[in-house]
Amino acid sequence: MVRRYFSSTNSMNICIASFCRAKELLKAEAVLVDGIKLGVVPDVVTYNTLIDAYCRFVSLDAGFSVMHRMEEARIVPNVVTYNSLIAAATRYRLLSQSIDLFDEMLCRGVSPDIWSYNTLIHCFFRNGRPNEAYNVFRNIILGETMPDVATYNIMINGLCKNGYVDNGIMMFRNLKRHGFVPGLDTYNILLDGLYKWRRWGTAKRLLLEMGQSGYVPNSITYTTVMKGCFMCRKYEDAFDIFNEMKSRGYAFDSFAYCTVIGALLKLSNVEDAYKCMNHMVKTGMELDVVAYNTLINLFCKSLNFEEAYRMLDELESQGLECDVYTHTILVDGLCKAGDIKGAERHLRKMDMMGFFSTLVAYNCFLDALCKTGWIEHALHVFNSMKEKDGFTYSSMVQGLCRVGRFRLASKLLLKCVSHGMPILAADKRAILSAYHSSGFKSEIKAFRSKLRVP
DNA sequence: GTAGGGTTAG
Repeated sequence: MVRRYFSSTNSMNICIASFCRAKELLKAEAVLVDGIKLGVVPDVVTYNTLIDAYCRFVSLDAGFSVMHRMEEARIVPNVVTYNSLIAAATRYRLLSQSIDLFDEMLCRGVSPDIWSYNTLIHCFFRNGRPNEAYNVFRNIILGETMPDVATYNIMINGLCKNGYVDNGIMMFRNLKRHGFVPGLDTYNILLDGLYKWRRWGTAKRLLLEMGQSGYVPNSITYTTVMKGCFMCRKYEDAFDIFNEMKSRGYAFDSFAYCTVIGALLKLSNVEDAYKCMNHMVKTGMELDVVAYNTLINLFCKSLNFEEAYRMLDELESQGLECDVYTHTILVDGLCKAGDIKGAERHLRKMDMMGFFSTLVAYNCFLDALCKTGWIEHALHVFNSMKEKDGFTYSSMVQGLCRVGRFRLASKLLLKCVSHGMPILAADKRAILSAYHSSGFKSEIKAFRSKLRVP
């Protein structure tokens, strides 16, 4: 039992906040109970602290129930209360909840502040709605609330993540005109955006500029650049950064380990990935869901399902919850191990869980069906998929070509192009060589010309 | 109390 003696609400709030930061919610609640017994009255800050912690570590609903308790105690929610809830809804990708909360805040006469607007902008970007995000930004610029550095960071990040990387660069260049100097965090955000869109040259120039401005890279910069190098297949550079980070005394954290293990697995270098994992485990660092996912992927890739499932148990016994990555890794693992039925059972389970998207898991499954030659089953799955991307079409096209159904394959490929999705040169080649070997010369010509004019 | 680095598929 936690027992503390408070002279004021303020000291009780400080104590609750420190337990909340340590994810010790039960202890935080015990402090509140003790405080009330001693006659210390909780205020809006007390409840806001708890709401934020419950949203972060338990669920949005848990946050709502604290808000309910707060109102029962006749304490009126303020802008911070709503900002925490809107941010949580955004983290859980619940767009309509975020918007409803924003409206509710306005209806109750709580004026949004710049934090509210920033959160709303982030919410729209995160849900793939850049136009609405931009509208909120424009209204800030035209209105009375002043944007702050976070507004620009969120804008640059959102623009880059939604494919408007040039607008992101432009906004970065315009920062000074708005009276802001880009900080290290702004550089990190833009760097990440540039690497995601393979803008290697611009990223390199930006890094140089960052150094000239006197900024010393932090561990976020290092991890970002390392990931960028892996993406651009500059493996030597990536491992140089890995070593530089160590030699300069940067603590290697979970982010860095996951980046390196993930990259090694993509290179099929399971042996070094294991070495890396052993280092990571030796440091005794606390593993989160992403770290567990990375290790589960490592075990799946080496077909050690016993260990993979043991990790899964460990994850849950730590009070963590599997996410869409965990399940997708398992589905892909089962597919690659030839257990198609097992993968399908797992997919059905995923469908029941209500994830934001199961596209990647379905793509893995579809690809396995095609490679196994179960083309009818694959077509059935393909047609039933509501969401498709370039990966989906590619697997299907290759699968159809393999069994000689190149007319349907070329139809699908053209559809893919007309939807603006990227296609692989290998898919084109598969169709052309299939036409070639069957002697359909005129069809080759028609296919080529259609590809040129989408 | 907002944002920024790590994990999945062809």
